[in-house]
Amino acid sequence: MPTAIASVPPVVTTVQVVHRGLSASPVAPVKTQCSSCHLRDLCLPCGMSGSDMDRLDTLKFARRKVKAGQTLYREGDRFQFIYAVRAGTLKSSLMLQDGREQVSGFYIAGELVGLDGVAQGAHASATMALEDSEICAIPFAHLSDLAAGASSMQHVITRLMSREITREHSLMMLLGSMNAEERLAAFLLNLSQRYAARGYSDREFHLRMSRAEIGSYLGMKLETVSRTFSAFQQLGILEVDKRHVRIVDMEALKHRFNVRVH
Amino acid sequence: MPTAIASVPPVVTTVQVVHRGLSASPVAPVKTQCSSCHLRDLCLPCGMSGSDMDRLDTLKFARRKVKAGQTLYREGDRFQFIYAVRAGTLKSSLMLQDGREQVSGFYIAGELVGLDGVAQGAHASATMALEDSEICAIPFAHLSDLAAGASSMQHVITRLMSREITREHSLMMLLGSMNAEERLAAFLLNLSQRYAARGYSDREFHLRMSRAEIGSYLGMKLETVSRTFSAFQQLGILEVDKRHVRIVDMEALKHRFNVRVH
DNA sequence: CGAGTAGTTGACATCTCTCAATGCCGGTGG
DNA sequence: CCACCGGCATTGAGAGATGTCAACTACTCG
Repeated sequence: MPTAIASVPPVVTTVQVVHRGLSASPVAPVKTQCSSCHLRDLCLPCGMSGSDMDRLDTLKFARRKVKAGQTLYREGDRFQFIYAVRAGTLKSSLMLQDGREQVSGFYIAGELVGLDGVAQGAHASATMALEDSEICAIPFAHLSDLAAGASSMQHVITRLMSREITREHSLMMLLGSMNAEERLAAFLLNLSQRYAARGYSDREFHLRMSRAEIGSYLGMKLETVSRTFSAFQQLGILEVDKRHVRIVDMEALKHRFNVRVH
Repeated sequence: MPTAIASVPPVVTTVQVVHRGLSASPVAPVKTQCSSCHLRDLCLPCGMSGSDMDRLDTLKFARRKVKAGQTLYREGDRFQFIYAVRAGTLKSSLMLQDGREQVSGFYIAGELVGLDGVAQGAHASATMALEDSEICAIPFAHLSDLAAGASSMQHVITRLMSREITREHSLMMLLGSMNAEERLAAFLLNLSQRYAARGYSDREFHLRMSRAEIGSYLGMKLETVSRTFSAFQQLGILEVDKRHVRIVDMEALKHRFNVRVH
């Protein structure tokens, strides 16, 4: 529940500060560098060479905990950081004048948020934690500077942005030409794959977002989301209990998504 | 009408080759460099410093004519170029297995197409000319190399990609939470602004795309597009004659777009 | 001149939305 | 400890918007 609505300004410190108490330890320094992060193959460093990785390790950035309901940034906030999710779940959304909200994405561990701010120097969307989460706030200017000296590293950044573009492509496809069942199937299959890539079950998971948020993301009302969940359960494709979902018949789910039933 | 369905492989030549017949001219060389292009303030060089512009002028790229219905690239084609529209109109689209098409964008003079290919090294969408057009095929690898030496120039590229992300954000908003009238109003206002930025009338223009293509882009059927045009005409907001559109009441159109009527 | 394409319009079907009632759960305070 | 409240989810009934199918016109191209 979003109790704390206030936007929390990023605390710009180095990782050393976060681990102040241990800095005098005689053994290896506390590892909060990208190269030793367990998410390195999914996150920012994905696809980087060893030398790029070394470069990246010189980058100082803050780790932050974000409580459920807290915002990372809002529409119009100055763009300074991109955020890597270490743990938890976040959502990004856009607002229309009249208050209608459109969720533009959900982000889990190893994914990057905030790239939309580059164009205008200000964020075009708002991002909020759906559960207690932890993020790395990476100063984009520093990252750019680093990349300026290594074209291969620059390429990684470019690819990250392009990936965001293709991600949105799929969502447009979904919003533009699918019915409710196809939308929900696409959503669940996408989540399933992302969990699988992180070593979690691809068949059973806990949704961190409400029916209303799923609906906003998929361009339908919460009641329609709920009904579609029920329909899938009726058909023996899913077992649903509130936010807990088990995919019983993966093939059938994929079939819903791929083929125009009607 | 898309008669020529065959994909035309990019002709990789330098601008000199294109103007072969004039290369011996004693006067100034034929200007096909970005710095002297009449679209420079809208297109790739937008926001570049003088020195970046000089750099950019060393880039060799081909100009190509594309006939109506010809494709520039298709889904899955190897990513080599980004394309700057010099004249005419293009559309990009995605395909679902069952043949459903989702138009993901329309592009006019000064706009860039093809950035979606960076992530995978292959294009995620297909792009086709809606009328006889002319484009610059810019080798992305060369452009990256150029930018590697100048961080300000790198920043321009990054910004272009981010702009594409925010563009798609708006489309998602549209597809996810607007009704037919709001969608068409948003579409026309967007076109109007883009024409205005190019020195054309913002009130009267000729649509280069069919009702079906507009519908696909906006996530509705062609009949609904047609009916919505008629409705706007009834209301005295537009005058429509096939593809010729005149905006009679700009304020009313903006009102449709901004406010939830219902 | 005939065929084909694009656009408009009507009648009807269908899907999703809207509104409303209900149940469930967790947190809070008497 | 339990009653109450608020938020979330489910479900039903009916309304409304958009999709579907079909007919007709206008225009273009051989």
